[in-house]
Amino acid sequence: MTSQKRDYSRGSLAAAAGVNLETIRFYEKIGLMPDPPRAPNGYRTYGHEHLKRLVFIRRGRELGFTNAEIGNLLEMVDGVYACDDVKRLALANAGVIAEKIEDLAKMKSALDAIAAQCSGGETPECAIIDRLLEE
Amino acid sequence: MTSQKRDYSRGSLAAAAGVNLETIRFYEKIGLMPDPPRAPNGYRTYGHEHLKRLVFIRRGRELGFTNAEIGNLLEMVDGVYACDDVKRLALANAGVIAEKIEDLAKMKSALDAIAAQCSGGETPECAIIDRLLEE
DNA sequence: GATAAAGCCTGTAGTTAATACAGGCTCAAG
DNA sequence: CTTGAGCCTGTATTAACTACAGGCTTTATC
Repeated sequence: MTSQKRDYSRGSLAAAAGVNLETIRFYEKIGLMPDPPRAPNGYRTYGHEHLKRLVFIRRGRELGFTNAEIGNLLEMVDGVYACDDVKRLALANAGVIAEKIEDLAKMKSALDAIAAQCSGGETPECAIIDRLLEE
Repeated sequence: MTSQKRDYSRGSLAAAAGVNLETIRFYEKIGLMPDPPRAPNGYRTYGHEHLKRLVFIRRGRELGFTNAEIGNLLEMVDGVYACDDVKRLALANAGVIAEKIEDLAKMKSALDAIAAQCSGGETPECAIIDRLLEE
């Protein structure tokens, strides 16, 4: 067990969660993070539960969920959720990612192919330009 | 040789190039497409050279170039260009795409792994949620 | 010829997911 | 007491479009 700080300012929460300072305010605006309690001076104060939530959001983003999807996941977390629904969302996401990978792979092989045809000198003939201008 | 229409309205140019109607006006605003000649009624009129340019842009986008990069390519097309410069840009792009593919592949395998652990029933235990909430 | 629908014109706002900045307040250190 | 860090707010910017409002013009149909 490591000791856990219970209170965070906006800056320290951002650092602890590994997100940008302003991102927290942005998540607050779009409803992913709650309006936190304020210190007498108006400063936001956060606790460990906020850190968990923010790390959840960050990890979700890293897994390719959109903010809207993370909103859905958080609703499930906040309420009762069926594992089923979560799994469906995750698999749908994996499918979308697979498609993106395929598209990118096509893009890359097209690029590699035309770059390979390109002599690369100082000449004004270029296979890449030609290819893009093709009728 | 197919016969070629020499004149296009904005809408027909968009259709011919396979882009959205409004995209043309957007490209005009950011300087990728020129301010076209206008008919007496104020309507934009385009010729075959505009179609070529717009298709060039669309293909560049499909290959993952940003609009700024396409702007560079078009400057080269418009002026004199060294094949070298074009090739460098293309290969840099292929590298970026390769990185994106790697990132997505990692995302996908992480997602697949946690989804596989997920029982998927009506139970309120869910490996995906657990994983995202992990300390 | 009348009228309606389609297509064009303009400027502006909305989208996603943040990031950055200006102008001002507060707090801790030296 | 002053200086700097950190926080506050609201607004603007990014990329790459897309969509809409309000108003012409042109084309098609009756």
